Amino acid sequence: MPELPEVETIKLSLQRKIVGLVIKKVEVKSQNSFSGDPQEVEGKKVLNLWRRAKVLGIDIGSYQSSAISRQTKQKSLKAEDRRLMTILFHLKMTGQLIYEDGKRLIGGHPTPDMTGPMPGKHTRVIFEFSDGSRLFFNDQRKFGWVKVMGPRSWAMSRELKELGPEPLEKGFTWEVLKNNLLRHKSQPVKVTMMDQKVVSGVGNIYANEACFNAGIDPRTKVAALGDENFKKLYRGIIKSLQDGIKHGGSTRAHFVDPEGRKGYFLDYAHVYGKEGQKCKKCGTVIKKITLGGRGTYLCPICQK
DNA sequence: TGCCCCCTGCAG
DNA sequence: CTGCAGGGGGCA
Repeated sequence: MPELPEVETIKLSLQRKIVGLVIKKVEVKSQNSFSGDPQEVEGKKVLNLWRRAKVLGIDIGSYQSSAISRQTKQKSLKAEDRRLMTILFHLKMTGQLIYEDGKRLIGGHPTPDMTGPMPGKHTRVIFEFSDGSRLFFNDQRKFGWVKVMGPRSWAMSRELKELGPEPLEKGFTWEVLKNNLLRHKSQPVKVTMMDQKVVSGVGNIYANEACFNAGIDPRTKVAALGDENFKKLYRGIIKSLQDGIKHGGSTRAHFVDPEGRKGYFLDYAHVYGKEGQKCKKCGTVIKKITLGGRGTYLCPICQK
């Protein structure tokens, strides 16, 4: 599910809620969704949330209360407790992070099957905080995962080290985009744009929208693009992602933020999911094709 | 580079 | 029943 804007939306919402809380208990309901030792998480305080590409990270560290100190009399245990750890989340297609404050969910319940009473049918991992609030990792299709990693080892992890540039950060320029796209000259530009090594965080929805924004046919081979095209794509990618964040992400079926709220970007999208509808710019009927096995939408007039 | 696969559920 | 769905890893 989530692409960059959805994960960013989750991060922004969740960081207002859980920074400073202590994780009291971790309950793993689906072993395949979780790797690492739950014990290494329990008793640690949430320090910081961050996002890299479509991965969400929660940094956790030692909790220096007298209660904990009494339990960990041995120095080695204390040292262990002091270690910084990170919990990584990838939500893939149907993952959700739902935060329940006390007894009830904050916000609406737009998709009752996925954000009804928690834990639900698809709840895979539950984090319980010392104030009684809980964070639920739900994932209908079980493609997503939660991984507990040692101090800073995530930076070198397979999940993150080969990712391309963050499109909303300084190092991303049209030249960088051009160079990375050109590693796959014979591929359709939209397929290449979704390669996380080329640029990170762009998935199917925003790749479709970026191509529309750029006025470029998604089937165009990278080799056929000129500098003007790369500049348009560069701006098109950034605009689609920023618009996505502005509207709280995209809800096709499953996405809700940690407070149960849908994202409304698709109400403003130009092509994604608009097959058979008229292009808002020129009135031509939006077409749906398949590219690289993924549904692809375009306006045959606006995109050349 | 292109398939197949992971898994579940929903629409046609 | 078949095909399709915000992703991406592994294989030939």
